[in-house]
This record gives sequence, structure tokens and C-alpha cells, in this order.
Amino acid sequence: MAEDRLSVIFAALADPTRRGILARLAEGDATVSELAEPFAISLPAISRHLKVLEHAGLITRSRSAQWRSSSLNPEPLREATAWMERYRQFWDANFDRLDAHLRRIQAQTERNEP
Amino acid sequence: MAEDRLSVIFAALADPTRRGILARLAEGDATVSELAEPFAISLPAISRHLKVLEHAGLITRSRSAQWRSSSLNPEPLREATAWMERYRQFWDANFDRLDAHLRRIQAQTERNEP
DNA sequence: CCTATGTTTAACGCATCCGTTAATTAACGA
DNA sequence: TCGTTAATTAACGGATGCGTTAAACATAGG
Repeated sequence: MAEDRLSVIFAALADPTRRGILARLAEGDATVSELAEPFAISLPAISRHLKVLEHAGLITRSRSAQWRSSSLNPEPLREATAWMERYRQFWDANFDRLDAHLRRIQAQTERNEP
Repeated sequence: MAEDRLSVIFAALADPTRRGILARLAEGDATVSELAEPFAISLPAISRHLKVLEHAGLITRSRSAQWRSSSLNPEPLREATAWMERYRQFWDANFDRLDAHLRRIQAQTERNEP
């Protein structure tokens, strides 16, 4: 009932079928039936998983005739990783130095290619 | 019942109280009571959250007298981000180039400071 | 229109999650 | 030894998650 955005995103990622769906969508848009094909579960079950992913903002959907196409929307993954980055210093000793370097490069790049 | 490791990790992160506990532990080890203090829920509830975090490998625990201290173990966060990195190219256009640069720097650094 | 195809909704069962309060365990210390 | 403090386990209730099958809906197309 809290249902903050980050919780919804992580909960959506906490199911292997949904992660499998995202992996498939990384290769291109797909219909519900196409997404269901690799899994040994019913179509309604897949339909629900898609609704969860959509609610988390991880996919967007469009309809064309009787087909509903899903496409990956990675924005929430950026949010999730952004949250985890706060802990990165704990598991990557080189992070601070490399990150600083990265920022320098990025800033330079932005100056050269505005 | 699948309970692959990644699912357990993401599920553990899908609760705001547990993320709050991790945030607190990022500032240093703490006892159960200390961890419970900011939250308006009972001690047994916190105790369960800690068990979930421990099961996900996100914390390790030690006992000293009647106090049980928890400490952050960020390794699973690394795994989770590693999974998400597969999608990074979708949300960070500069990723490929910057990553290449990063690797070059890293390799150079390792040569210079073995 | 009628039917075939793709997808969703409805209704249900079962397991797990998250919280509670009460009881129990563990260890310290007067 | 007895009481206090720290934490966990037990037992329960309600909500949510994930699966099923059957029914409904939407659209193309003869």
C-alpha cells in the first residue's frame, strides 16, 4: 500500500518470467503470443506479467489490429541503478577515481559536441 | 518456488523499509533496535526484514553479548546492477563509447599500479 | 454476419508477504 | 539467582502474487 515507484520497479524485476520478457524485448518489439512462446505458462498469465511491467513503466504497449505490441522502456532501470549507485563505493574500490575520470570525459565531450 | 538468486535480491529490494535499513547500514553497522528506531513498526517486523536481507546476502550478522549487529554486504547489488547493465545501452547513448574509454583507463591504471 | 485469431477479464485456489501481540530464548549484571 | 534488556519465534489475520480454466472482447476478413 506504500507503493513508491522504486518498490514497484524492483517488484516487477523480482520475477524470472518478467525478466525473461524484458530480455526478449531487448531484441525488439513483440506481441503477447510471441512473448509467451518460450514459457510454459498460459497466455492470461503472460498478460498479467505484461500489465505489471507496464505499471512499472518498464514497457509501453501499442495496438495494431488484434495484436498488442510491447516495447522496452528502460527508464525505470536507470532509476533503479541510480539508487544502487549510492552503494557502489562499497563494492568498487576504483569507483570514485574512475567516476571522476568519467565525469571529466563526459564534460569534455559535451563541450566539444554540444 | 523458482527462487533464483536474482529474484531473491530484487524481492528484498522491493520493500521501502528494507531499503531504508540498507541506507542506514551504509553509514555503519547497527543493532536491531537501532535499525528499528526510525520506523513505526514492531521489533519482530524488523527482525523479519533483517532475515530477508540476510537471505538475499545483502547483510551479514554477528552477535556480541545480547546484541546482534548487522553490516552491509553490497555484493548482491553488484549482481543486480550487472544484470541491468545489459540494458544500459538502451538508456545511455554514450555508454558504449564511455565504457570503452573507461576500460582503457582501467587497463592503463592496472599496468601502472600492479 | 459469422467465424477465426489475439488478447484480456473474471473467478477461483493456493502460497507467500507483511504486520500484529504474546511467548520464548539468550546473555548481562546486581 | 533473579530481573532486565535484546532479539527471535509462534500464532494469527489480511492483502497480494501467481497460476489455472472459462468466458468475454476486439478486430480482420471471407
